[in-house]
Amino acid sequence: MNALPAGSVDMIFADPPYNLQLQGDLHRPNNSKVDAVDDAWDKFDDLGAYDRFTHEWLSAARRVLKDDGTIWVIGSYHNIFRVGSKLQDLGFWVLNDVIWRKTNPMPNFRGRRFTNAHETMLWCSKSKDSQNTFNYEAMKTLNDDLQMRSDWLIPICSGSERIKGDDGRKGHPTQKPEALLHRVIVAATKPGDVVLDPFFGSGTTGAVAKRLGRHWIGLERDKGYIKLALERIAKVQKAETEMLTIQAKREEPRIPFGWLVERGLLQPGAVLESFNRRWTAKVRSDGTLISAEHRGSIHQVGAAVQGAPACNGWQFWCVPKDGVLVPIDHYRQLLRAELH
Amino acid sequence: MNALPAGSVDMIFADPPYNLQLQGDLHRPNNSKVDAVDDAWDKFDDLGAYDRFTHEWLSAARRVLKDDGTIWVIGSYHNIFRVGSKLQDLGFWVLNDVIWRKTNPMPNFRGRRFTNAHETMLWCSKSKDSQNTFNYEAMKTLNDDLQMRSDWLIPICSGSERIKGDDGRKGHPTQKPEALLHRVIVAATKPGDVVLDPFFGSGTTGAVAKRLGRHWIGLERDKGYIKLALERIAKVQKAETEMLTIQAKREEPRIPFGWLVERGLLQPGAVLESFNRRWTAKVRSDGTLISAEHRGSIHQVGAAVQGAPACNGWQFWCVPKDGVLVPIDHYRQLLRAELH
DNA sequence: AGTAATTTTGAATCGAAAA
DNA sequence: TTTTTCGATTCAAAATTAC
Repeated sequence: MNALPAGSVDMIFADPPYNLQLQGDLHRPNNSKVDAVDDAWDKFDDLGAYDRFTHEWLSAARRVLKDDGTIWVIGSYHNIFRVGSKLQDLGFWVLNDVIWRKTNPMPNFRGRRFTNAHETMLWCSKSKDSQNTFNYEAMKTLNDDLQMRSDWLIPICSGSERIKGDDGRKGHPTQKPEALLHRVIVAATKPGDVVLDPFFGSGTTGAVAKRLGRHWIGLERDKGYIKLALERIAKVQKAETEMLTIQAKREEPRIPFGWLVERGLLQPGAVLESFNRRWTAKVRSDGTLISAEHRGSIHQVGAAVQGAPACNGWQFWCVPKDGVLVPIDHYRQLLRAELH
Repeated sequence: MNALPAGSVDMIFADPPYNLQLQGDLHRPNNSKVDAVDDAWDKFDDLGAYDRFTHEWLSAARRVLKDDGTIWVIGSYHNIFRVGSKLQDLGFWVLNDVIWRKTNPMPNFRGRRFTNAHETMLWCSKSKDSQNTFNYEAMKTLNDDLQMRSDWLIPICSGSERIKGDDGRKGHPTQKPEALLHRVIVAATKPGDVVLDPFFGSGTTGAVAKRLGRHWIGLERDKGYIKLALERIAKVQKAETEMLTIQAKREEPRIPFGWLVERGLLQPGAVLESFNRRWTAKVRSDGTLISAEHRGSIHQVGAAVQGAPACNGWQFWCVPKDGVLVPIDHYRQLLRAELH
């Protein structure tokens, strides 16, 4: 980080080692062994060593961050209090602590504590008086026209999104879900901004930044991780510029359409067709649509192209799939089931 | 706190000043003024002063806490990182960080941040190796037979629960909901335990502790708050004792397997089958099992035949009876009932 | 080939009593 | 104080195998 020019970065997303301090092995009730995070990079001699490490990288981060930039740091109860205190000590100003609530956390197999079902993110500006970016309207749109809260419900990264190594096993032990980074980046940056991730790992930050038309810088010392990340990001397509500019307001159903984009069920720039194939529209990153002549919510654009007073966009718009049209409501139901 | 005997308290619930550092007045969009927390007790000169205050009261708390007791501290992003770091520095061992998600938080009127919709609680034991109370089954029952997670959805305190002062205005600016304390106390204490709240305020901890049959100690320096709290607690009725006792499975008296043979519930030489019918073993007169290749306790042989690191023999081994497999745990329960 | 059942897995600080 | 034994304990979702 010290090789980068001072004040050159708009946003930092950092996922530092958590210093888990695991003791012995842990087995599930069915006797299978939990594949724990026991990598060398998560080992520190004691709290003091972790504090020094935190001080060093946060100081370096502060230097490269623009005065009006913001920093996000994610962690668990093992490390987040050390990080939070150090951020305050260095003069950062906490804007929010945001809770990532996991839909599918690992259970507590021994029944000795509450299921550890969340992680904490700290969002800070460089000082109390700096002017940070916050795309309030985009967040509100993404949350069914209600203010976005400080607790976010998002599944852990699994399935096809999880990067595999050459051996077919998980490529990185702590890969974060793209939906999480999507919301972070849409909330706190503008297209063209520079996003820095000093603990790049599997490159989730770079992949999402690229898709959303933000520049990215990733720092990583493990060559294996670098290779995986670069291959991954090479496959990502940047969404069209128009899809990335943010629009505001409007009514939407209980599952906001934007969530489908955020969760990767639909990509920014994806083309939707009306059920009768007469009209098409493209999906933008904030969950609005844009057609030849109109832009707005799925309902508004659906109504506008028909010249109708109203329209249920969930039934009107479809995804062309293998020659068949699948109503976007189908995806809403998938997500609704998932979020239960 | 220093007047209390050392090691005399089973649980501490602490709701210290948050050091909110509010700047000017805040108005809602309709121009009404938000009734902020601007009391003298929430004013500190700087972070250093807040840290010294935190160090002092946490040190005192540590002294009065039993070695196997636990402490809960609630806070927001303004202070929780200072508190969490200090807890760790003093040797406390974090068991969970629990998120209180508010169903009805105050909106962010300026639209500059995410709605601050949660507060954080830290639950710590006195050291890594201490044995704290956790009523796992009670929590699981309370959560529809799923493990209780670290994020709790509970409304803020309002309506008739909110204590009013003599002037009819709110009696205490940061009164916590009784539902929150209910879950904390049921989770981490037993009936008859002593609960200490060093920042008693409106006395929520005392009220809930009394109803749940726990003893309580409240420390408060504001005489107005003391008066309100005592009046409030006087109205509370302790629930019936039978409603408060919880019999956890792991606290039931132990029944050696040999007793089943001794009492004639199983005959020496009886053949047991594993629940999946893959293995068999014979019962010996001393209460050990013998299989084709292994001999030892029900647990040891169960583990050995599976090649597993451990096994609960009570659930693994069954008695074939009329074509059905009856777990030997059934006979243990019969004997347990008989022994009363 | 399609559906149902089974197995696998995820940032985890995950015992206590008796000998 | 240390070692051995007892025996309690999991949820959601994807991947794999069985039917």
